[in-house]
Amino acid sequence: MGEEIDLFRAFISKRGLRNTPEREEIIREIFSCNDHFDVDELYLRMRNKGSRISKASIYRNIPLIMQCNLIREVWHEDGHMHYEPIYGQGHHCHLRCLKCGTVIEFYDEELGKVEKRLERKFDFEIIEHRLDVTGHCSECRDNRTRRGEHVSHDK
Amino acid sequence: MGEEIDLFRAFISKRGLRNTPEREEIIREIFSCNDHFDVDELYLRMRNKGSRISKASIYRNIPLIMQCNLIREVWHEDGHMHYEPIYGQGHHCHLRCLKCGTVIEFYDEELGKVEKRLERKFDFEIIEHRLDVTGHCSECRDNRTRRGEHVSHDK
DNA sequence: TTTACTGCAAAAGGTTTGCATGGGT
DNA sequence: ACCCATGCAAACCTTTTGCAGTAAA
Repeated sequence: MGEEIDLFRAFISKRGLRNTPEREEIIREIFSCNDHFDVDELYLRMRNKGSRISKASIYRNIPLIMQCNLIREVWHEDGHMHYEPIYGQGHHCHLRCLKCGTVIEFYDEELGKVEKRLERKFDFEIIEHRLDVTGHCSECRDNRTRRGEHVSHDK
Repeated sequence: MGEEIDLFRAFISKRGLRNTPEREEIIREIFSCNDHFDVDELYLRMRNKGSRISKASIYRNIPLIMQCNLIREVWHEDGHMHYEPIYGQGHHCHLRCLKCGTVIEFYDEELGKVEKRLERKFDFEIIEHRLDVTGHCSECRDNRTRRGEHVSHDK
């Protein structure tokens, strides 16, 4: 731990910016539980622990934390962006249940190969890939409550 | 063509809703060029052709068109959602250049296998997957203008 | 005739920004 | 001392909603 903070401090200094207690608090909170989050949730978590941080500061710092490769956007849902810590985690993707919201993280070896194939085929330098798989988890398939009613014109 | 309109009309009727000229206009415009779009762009395209559609109607209809499986959300960028027509198109994913915005569509056979593997492994019923790959296209790699400066703590 | 749909304008909700103050370097 | 970062509040922008009139069924 603490490692993320060191990286971020170095990143900030290299850019000629300033290391502040607020920046450290934010990083610390994000990596304290290491789970997906959104701005409002992070803000409340911090305030509940006595921090005097403002949402503006969180919004202003998120782009920096992303550029430092410590977090990334994962999906946009319910009208706002969701993020996840990525430092230290192996790369992974998500399986999300549309009924109950459960998130299953996975990594499939094949994806690396697909990526290499794409780089060659299109002469493209890949920075990141985001695979978001949605559907119904085993539990929700059983108590079929039907909510979305998808129509399919399959072929 | 026109086929999308028939499907949508049937879908609307089956739900006990009403087929209106506005709904037909929207579908027609979306499939007239068959490309990615966002609400504002679609609105302007329609108005420029003399339509008297309102943005509210577009916003109210998009969820229905998605449920009818004619379009889907592709990514959230610049503060708003982007969509693409999917009826008639084979399933595909995107390679997006972060510098110039170029979008390359592709499909890799392997992804179907990954999906099947996930369904088995997690007993999950997959409805859709969205693979969004970002990086630099060949052209932008050459005239290296450096804009994003990504830091990597690779291992 | 019933009631869903439309356009308009206002509201809502997430994110950004201007400003005065405070604090790294 | 310089000037970047912060908190606050206002502004901004996309999306949603209330309403009164219109038109499918």
